[in-house]
Amino acid sequence: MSSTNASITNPRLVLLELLLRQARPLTIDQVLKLTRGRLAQSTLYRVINDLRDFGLVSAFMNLDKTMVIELDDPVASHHHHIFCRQCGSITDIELNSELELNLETEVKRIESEHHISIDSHSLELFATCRACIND
Amino acid sequence: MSSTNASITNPRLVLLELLLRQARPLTIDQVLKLTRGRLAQSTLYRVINDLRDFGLVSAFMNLDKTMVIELDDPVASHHHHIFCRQCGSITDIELNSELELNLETEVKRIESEHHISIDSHSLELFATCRACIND
DNA sequence: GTAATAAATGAGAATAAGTCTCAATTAGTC
DNA sequence: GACTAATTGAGACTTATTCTCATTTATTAC
Repeated sequence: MSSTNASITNPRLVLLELLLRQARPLTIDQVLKLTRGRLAQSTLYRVINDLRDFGLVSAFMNLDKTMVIELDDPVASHHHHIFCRQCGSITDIELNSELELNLETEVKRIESEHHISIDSHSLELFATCRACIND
Repeated sequence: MSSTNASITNPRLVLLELLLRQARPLTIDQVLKLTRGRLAQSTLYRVINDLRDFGLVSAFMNLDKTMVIELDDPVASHHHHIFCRQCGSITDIELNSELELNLETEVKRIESEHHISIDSHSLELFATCRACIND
């Protein structure tokens, strides 16, 4: 996975195609259900790690501490997530670009104030989503 | 724990005193070590949940997906966390107040745009901390 | 202070997400 | 097609957190 050459294999294609088709963050359970037995669970976790190393997929935690993955599209802009506390749905959001810039400037200030090297940031919003409000 | 009355018990006092004394986020392991057997592990988790329900403690995830807790001081201002990817240390930070205000305004905009009800937000910075840079 | 009773504790069993192992399969190269 | 390295799949394993339940403690009423 590092110095040697990576192969284009079925499990990797299956996962990439699914993520491309769904175009939204998916949980492990969702991936397993949507691929209906075509991926062994251990393979899924391994393939996720491989694709993360390749920079094709990114992963983060759900509210229940389980893994959520999505395509790491280098063209799409930096974004964040809203988590619904009730139904667990996850929504992608973008901050307005001015705020995102100000955030990055502030991160740089914090970097020099604390003499650390910050390589990424993530804003998480916790909410009750539209569907759950109407219940 | 909800409609009935809560008691002031030793484990609850032990944990609150520790958090007050340390004044920094602590992992489960750190709490267990620092309290040296005075809290059963199962009691610790239960007491954490109780104190969260009481609004005295807040909890979040470490990089290794384990629980981190800290005092939820209603007087102290809203803050965020820096996680060191190498050593796992966690540092509290505050955004400059203008940015924090702008962030809250943007959150309100997102709220109305998506017709959802956002109840909290959290910014996480991932970094290499001062100590780890010098290694 | 003591009795009654509701709440909380402690020890260990149970759960489950994610990781690891290793023999079998597959992709890429010659 | 044969060779070699990479990958897969099945299931065992790990471990943070939750659960259970008998025992203990805190609180309230007297």
